[in-house]
Amino acid sequence: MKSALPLDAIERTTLNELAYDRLKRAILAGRIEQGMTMTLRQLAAELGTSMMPVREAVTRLSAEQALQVIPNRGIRIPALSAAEEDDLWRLRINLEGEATAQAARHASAAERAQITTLCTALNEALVAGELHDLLECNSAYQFAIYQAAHSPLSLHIIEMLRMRGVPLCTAALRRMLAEKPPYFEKTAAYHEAIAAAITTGDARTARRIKREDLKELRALVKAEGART
Amino acid sequence: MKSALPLDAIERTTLNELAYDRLKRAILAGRIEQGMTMTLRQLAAELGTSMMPVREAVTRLSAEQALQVIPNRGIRIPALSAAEEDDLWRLRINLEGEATAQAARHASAAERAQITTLCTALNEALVAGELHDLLECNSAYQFAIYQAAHSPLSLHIIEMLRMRGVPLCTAALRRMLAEKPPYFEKTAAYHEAIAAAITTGDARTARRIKREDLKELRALVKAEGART
DNA sequence: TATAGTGATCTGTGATCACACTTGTCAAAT
DNA sequence: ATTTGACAAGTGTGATCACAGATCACTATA
Repeated sequence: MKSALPLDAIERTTLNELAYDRLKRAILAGRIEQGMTMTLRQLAAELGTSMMPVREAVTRLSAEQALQVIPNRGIRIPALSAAEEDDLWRLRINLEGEATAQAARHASAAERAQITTLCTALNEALVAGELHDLLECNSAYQFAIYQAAHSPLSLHIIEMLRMRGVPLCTAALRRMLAEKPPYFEKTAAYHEAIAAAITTGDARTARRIKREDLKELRALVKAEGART
Repeated sequence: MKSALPLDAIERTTLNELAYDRLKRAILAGRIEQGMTMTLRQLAAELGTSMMPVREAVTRLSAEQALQVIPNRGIRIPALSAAEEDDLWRLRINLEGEATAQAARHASAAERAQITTLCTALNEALVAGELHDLLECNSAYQFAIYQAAHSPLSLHIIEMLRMRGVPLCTAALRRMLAEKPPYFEKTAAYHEAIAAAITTGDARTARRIKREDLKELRALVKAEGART
């Protein structure tokens, strides 16, 4: 090696990974509803590739239990029993609360700044009232926090849990977006309080409010589910 | 539907799933060492199938971060940085401790009985001193506990974490098996204490001892790693 | 002797094809 | 009118092939 030119390394990625990212983003943005059914060929056509990359992407997602493949019948979002839903909420409250606390402890100055920025963007999307925008801003905000926790493993697990959790909420969220219940102002306040706690490094309150927020969301989604 | 014959439904499974199970078991039994490198074709030949099922199995395992695929170079167990190791241990202590506590709360009588049975089997394997047997018994014992926690999500996540954790320990464990340090008698006592706490339904001590056990293992593995 | 270049070989990736199985439609038989 | 049967369309699964990129031994150059 004589002298290195100041060239950025060229990024190499596979179609399979691109397909995975697209699908993951679609799930996290609530664009795939519970009960929708799709096929490998259809997804491949939509992405403009052959079946292979989609196949591997779907395999990965079904390993993470975000999708379910039913032989000869199609692909869909797995339905959860009541017990599984409870299980999911409990784990989310535990892990997301913990990660929020760790973010308060370990976030860098730049990360703190970005979190508050994304927080205001989220709260603006909250009043705008477009579901997918809202969920996308929410993802960006939340994952900025979990990124700041500097625990890549937690990040991965939380991502996995949220992929199962988002489809559970979309139906309820959509109805709530129309009715604008008091929860919406409350959750906006929570977001700001969490962002503030993270900037000041107050791990305990950051965790407490995060858990509070999730528990309230759980209660609302459960109530909505019971209404049908 | 006129009358049902008393026939069990025939079980259908895919090669891809079988390959996945085989690989997972091999990893959890410590049969795949850190640094070993394998290829899709080689695994396919070993399993007697084409590359396809192995490919999907490896895709799933790499989604769970148990394996790492390096383009054009092969498949191996991912190496962890020191920070990632710490992260892994912290999460394991949190989640496995919690699951042990839940097992103490929710285990059925049959599950409690099986746990004590597997506990004695494990401790016998501990004195026998064959590494893979030991790890296999350990897996059986631990997963019986996490199964008894009745939290399928936790079970899945813990499985994932252990697949990353076992290869970290095997090298250290092998050397310790030769030297038989005092930890071995201690951990046997821990196993029995945990099984006892689960049978009596004492969740707090079950969790406490489980965490203790994991922390000690962590310390030993770290010390071994530093020795090289 | 040390270094750069060359080609054979092997890797994962992606495309394409064959196939067993499920599902839905519709006509024939009860 | 209801049920049964067969047929067609569509599904995921698995095998096979083509290919770009990486690795490594080896040769020709300085």
